Amino acid sequence: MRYRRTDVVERALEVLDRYGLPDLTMRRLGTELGVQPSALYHHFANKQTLLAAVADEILARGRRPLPEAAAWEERAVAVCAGLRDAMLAYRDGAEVVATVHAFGLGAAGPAADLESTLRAAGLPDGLARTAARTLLHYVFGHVSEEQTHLQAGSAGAIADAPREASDFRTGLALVIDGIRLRRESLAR
Amino acid sequence: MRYRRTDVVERALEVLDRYGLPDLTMRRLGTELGVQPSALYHHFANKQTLLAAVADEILARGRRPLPEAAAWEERAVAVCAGLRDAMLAYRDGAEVVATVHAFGLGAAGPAADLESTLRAAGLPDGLARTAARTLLHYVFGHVSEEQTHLQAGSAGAIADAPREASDFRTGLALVIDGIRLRRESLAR
DNA sequence: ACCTGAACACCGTTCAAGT
DNA sequence: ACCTGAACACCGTTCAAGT
Repeated sequence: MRYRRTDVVERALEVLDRYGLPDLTMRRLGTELGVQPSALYHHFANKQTLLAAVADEILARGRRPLPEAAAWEERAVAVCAGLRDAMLAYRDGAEVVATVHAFGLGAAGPAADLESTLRAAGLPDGLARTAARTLLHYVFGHVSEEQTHLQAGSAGAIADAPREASDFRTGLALVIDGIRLRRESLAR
Repeated sequence: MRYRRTDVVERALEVLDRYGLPDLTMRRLGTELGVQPSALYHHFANKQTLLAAVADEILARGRRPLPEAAAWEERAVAVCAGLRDAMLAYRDGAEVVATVHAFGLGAAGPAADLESTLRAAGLPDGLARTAARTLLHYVFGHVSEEQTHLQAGSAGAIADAPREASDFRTGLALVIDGIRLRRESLAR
């Protein structure tokens, strides 16, 4: 069997979702594809690069159109909620996306969307960047914790899911409110 | 040579600070102590437990008294800034503390301090918990990114250090402002 | 272009046995 | 109580060679 880069990413996503990030190893993925682990290095320079492609695919599959003619708050919330949904759709998705973003190897879409949304809302560039990063840190942190809890799989975790989702909105609103306050004090 | 648990933690901290988290392995630490890796399992059930002790020690060494008779905003900022300083004091400190906290194995002090500060400020329990988590997610995310950037060691990173510190305050103020707004709207 | 086979330099953890 | 020695079951990555 001969594969292309996209075939490898697709299979990596399956392994991730079925067995989790600790089991997504180059050797395991090779076995899954019926290929030597070394063969993967024809498609990717190293494991980090592969993970970056996996993170970008998770985000691409979760991509939804942003509300066009909406208030900046609504757009920012939509980006964050969309990011959350995309990450929750795959086992360990939050950890994969957050790690890849931290290493600067990919998953840059949401950051760019947030920053441009905040600049369009009239925030000066430096503040738009800081505020966008603050939102992202919140989303990555909250959703990673939420997903770990969900995947612990206790009956309690499943019962708590709606409260987690509502907690996500609450914390998000806190940060958005802080941004709005700063924006209004600048406009005056 | 015979060691106690605290000796092992101390040496682990040295290895962490000199060589970084990827080189803090059970085998490496054993070599550093002049002991077989298996000997470490007499002191710690596994590597995660050892890392939890390391994280708690990082926080203990960075501990400073909180401003007693101060506004809740000032206390919350002091907790967050103190946490940042403690994590920045050791190589890869942010990653260690954030990981241990995420796994629920330790590093619980700052979360407890923030939550009690916010409850004392009159926030209802649920909101105090959510707001404390939001602050923590921000601090862990920001400082991890800041430390990675600093440790990349480029001339640019060092020149950017003061701006990073000021960015930390800016983002932190955003979240605090959001909490204050929610608190005031509840008091009315 | 894509893969094999073999090797290199590692991991965390367990466990019987020693002092 | 604390440690040794050996083993088990893995890792990521490189590289010459094959088709």
